[in-house]
Parts: sequence; C-alpha cells; structure tokens
Amino acid sequence: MTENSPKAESTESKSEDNVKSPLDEVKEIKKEAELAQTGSAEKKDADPEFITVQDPSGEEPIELPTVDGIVLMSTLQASFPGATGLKYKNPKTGANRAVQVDPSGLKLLAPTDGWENKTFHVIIASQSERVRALSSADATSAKRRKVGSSDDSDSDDGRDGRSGRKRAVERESQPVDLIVLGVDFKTGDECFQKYFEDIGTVVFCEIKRKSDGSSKGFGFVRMASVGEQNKVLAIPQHMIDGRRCDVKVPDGRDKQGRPSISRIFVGRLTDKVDENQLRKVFGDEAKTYVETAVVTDVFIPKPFRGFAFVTLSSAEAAESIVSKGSLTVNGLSVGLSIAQPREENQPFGPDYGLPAGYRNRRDRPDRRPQNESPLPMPFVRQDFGYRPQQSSPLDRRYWSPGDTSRPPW
DNA sequence: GTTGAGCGTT
Repeated sequence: MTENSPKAESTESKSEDNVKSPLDEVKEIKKEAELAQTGSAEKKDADPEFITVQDPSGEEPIELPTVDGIVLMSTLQASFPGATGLKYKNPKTGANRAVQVDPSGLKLLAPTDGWENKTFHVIIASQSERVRALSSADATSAKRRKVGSSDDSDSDDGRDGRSGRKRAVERESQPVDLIVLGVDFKTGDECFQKYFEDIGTVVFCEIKRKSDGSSKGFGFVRMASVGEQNKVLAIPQHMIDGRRCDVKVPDGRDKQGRPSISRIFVGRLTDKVDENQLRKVFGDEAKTYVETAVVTDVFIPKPFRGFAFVTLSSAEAAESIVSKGSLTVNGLSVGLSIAQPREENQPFGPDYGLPAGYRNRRDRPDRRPQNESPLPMPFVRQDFGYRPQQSSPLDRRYWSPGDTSRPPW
C-alpha cells in the first residue's frame, strides 16, 4: 500500500507551485480525517442525503447532510451547539431510540432501517446551559461556552486524547472566529464548512457576502477547541475548493481580556529564509516550552527587509523564546523581541513614557535596565500580552542614557 | 533596512 494513491485530483490545472511541505501537511490531515470517516458505509457515488432534525427550541426543523451514509457529529454540533446525539421515535414501540454513535464520537451511524422517513430530535447535554445560551444578554460568549458542554474539561489538543491528566499547559482562552482570506467567489458555504470539518469540529462558519448574495472572498470559521484552532492555524496554506486561502486570527479579536496569541519580531534575517523554515524553527522551539504551541502566522515583508513576524498560539511560549534574546535560524543567529502592536491596536493610547523621538526606536520594556528591580516573571502577572506594564507609572521611564533632554515629568 | 497588517454584526 505504499503506492501513491491515484486520486482523481488531476484537475489541478491551476497554479501548482513548488510549495510542497505545507500541502503535504494538509493532505495528511485530510487523509486522517477521511480515514476517521470511512467507517462502514462506502457509497461515495450517492448524492448526499439529508435527514430532518427538529430543533429542540421549537424552531423550524433543519436538514442535515449525510456523508457516506453517516452524519458527522461536527455537522450536528454546527447546527446545534452542545448536541451530543440524536434520537427518534420508534413507530412500533413509541419509545425513543438513540442514534448510534461510533466509538470515536465523531460519527452518527444510520439506524438499521436507514435515515429515511424519520424525524430526529437533538440530544443536548444540558438543557439549562442551552437556555442560558439563548439569553440575549450573553449571546456571543455563551455560544463559545456551549462547545465544551459535552466534554466539560477543555479538549486542548486532539493528539493527547482524553483529558485525564493535567498538562503543564496553562489554560488558554477560548477559540475565536478565524478569518479565512482568499476564498474563491464561487465557493459555497457547504464546501467551506466541509473543508474545516475535515480538520476538526466546526462550531461556526460563514462566508461573507454582499447584499446581492455574491461572496466577498473571505469568511470566518470557529473551531470547537483551542487545540483544533491551533491545528487549523498551523497549516500555512489552505486549499479550499481548489483555491489557496490564508487563515488567521483577525486583528483586534485575539485580545479578549487575555491574549492567547503572541507575535515575535524576528530581526537580522537573511533573505534566504522562507516561511517554512521559520515555522519549523519557531514551532519546534515553542513546543519545548508549551507543548501545544504552534506557529499561527508568519509574515515576511514582500520586498525583503531583513525581518519577519512570527506569531505563536501561546503567549507564554513566545515570551520564553524571546527571553533567550536570539535563536538560530539557518545556522545564523537572529534577533528576537516581542512585536509591538501597531498604533491603532494599542489599548493604552500613545506612548506616554517615551519622548517623541523614541517612538520608533522603542527599547523593549521587557529588556529592562539591569540596575532596577528584578524581572517580574513575565507570564505570571501578564495582564496584557503585548506590554508588560509597571504597576506604578513613576517607577520606570525609558530614555537613552546619553540623552540630555529631559523626560517630560 | 531591526516593526506588518486583505478583517465581520442583522
């Protein structure tokens, strides 16, 4: 079985670049997902059937698609967050029958007499939670909360399986909507959703459209867990409906209280580096500090300028790496620092502590003068990811030692 | 030439 699978993907008439490893990675992931799905039934040629599911809150029934004769749990949960299964009334006995769930928990298996001619009802883990989710006040955050209801402890990372043991990973924030850029205008919602369901559980997704219904070319997706979100973000280049897409954490949306994402400025780069190298080096390094950490984004300015930005899923990992001061990439040492947010992203307004001339030369606040109080343990007390602030504004101001001009106070 | 940036709500 070591032969290349002769898939009918010969229709790649478009751009077939030499970016191999990322694509292979995608294929591997998709293959995994495929294997997980091809359980028993094998009727690929059949048109997708739909089953009718009654909404527990009494709204209109929803039709869910079947895939190869099964219904994906992720599909169910995308429509009914918190759902753990389906049931239907047995016409002979009048009793409710539960739809069988396969051991992996990913698939709902067809009843022995098929999906047809039945109305299914959703089984929700906790009714009270669902009610709470529907309360308008907390609608958005409740939506997120729902996800974990079937599996109360967070499912950090699929690879580790059950969450029986606590890991040396601190609690990361909830998944966020990820922006998907470069979506083909003809790509439909189903296809869009399906793509991400092959990677993990999708709780929300949407292609943005104009008023006339035409696609804007981008969309959003939210995965059920941070682990799955990281899985998505770790893929450098997505191929959705035959088109290359980028998936990123939207600007300004990653900081809800605490940042779960952290960006590193990488200086002193040579023009030989490419994105994949940076992903590898920083990804490996990050995992030595936080095992679930992944590189979620790499930005290299187009006319090469000797620097790059590497974003990690873990602020702690980013801090840890940066605290080393440098890292070896391609045999050369590169400079590291925490990326400064752009002006509009700075929650504290302009640089109060810095004379105007220093605003572009920010000496990192985290590389503190030696003659001052000891390091405040960056991640212990880090209320805001990008800017470790002193508790007292008078404690510390930064200016160049040789500078004769006075600080403003 | 050591600080970027495709971006949503009904």
